[in-house]
Amino acid sequence: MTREEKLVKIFRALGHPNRFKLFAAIVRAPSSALKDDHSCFVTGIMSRLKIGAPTVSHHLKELVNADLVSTSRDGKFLTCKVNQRALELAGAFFDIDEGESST
Amino acid sequence: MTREEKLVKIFRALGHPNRFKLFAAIVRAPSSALKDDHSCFVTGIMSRLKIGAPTVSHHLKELVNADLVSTSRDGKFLTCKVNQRALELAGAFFDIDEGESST
DNA sequence: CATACAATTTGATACTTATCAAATTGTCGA
DNA sequence: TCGACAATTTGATAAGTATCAAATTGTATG
Repeated sequence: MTREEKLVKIFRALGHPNRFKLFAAIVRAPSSALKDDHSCFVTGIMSRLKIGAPTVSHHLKELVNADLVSTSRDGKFLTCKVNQRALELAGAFFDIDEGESST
Repeated sequence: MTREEKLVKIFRALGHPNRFKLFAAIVRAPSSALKDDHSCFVTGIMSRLKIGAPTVSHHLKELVNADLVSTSRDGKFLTCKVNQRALELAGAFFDIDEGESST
């Protein structure tokens, strides 16, 4: 998969309000907190975003597919981790030389 | 419009292959070159991306709507300029502290 | 003014996808 | 093993959107 394809996938994944919120929640939450909250995980997100479990599951899969997060089972629950590499890839895309297209 | 809404719009705009390519073309091309190319503009992009003028127009509007680029007429043609502010906003989103969600 | 050409708008169509309800799978503890 | 609960899959539907052809608008130039 080309760099371009990866970027498009990442952006498409983040280009939906609920998926963005889901991702933001994963970024913010220290994985430990997720458990203490007993908002761990699809269930917890569900109530906050007001969408059903299947939808959360689906969105989560998109985030994983875009390689933005990775998941692992922890008993009955899921643990999500942000993929730093994807952040770097996406971040780098926006580091564009100022002079390149202005004036 | 909240920061979050702006970001979602930006990402959605870039989350489509043709729109991504369109944006990339605008970023790359010094506005002058666009003219020398006589690939200036919707027409020129059209042939490169192999999509019709109405579609380019539509995608361009999305980029403008996401505040990623701004356009201005130059005679019969359009000139597109990347909006640096949007790049900064989006770039900042990916600057996330490493320790925040790992281990 | 009339012609040519660039861009946009409109209207229609096909494709994609967000969402949910219902059924299923996986995991733990009694 | 059974009951409870978390997550996923499936199937259906509704909402959104990418695309084009045809018609329209805007601009320069003969």
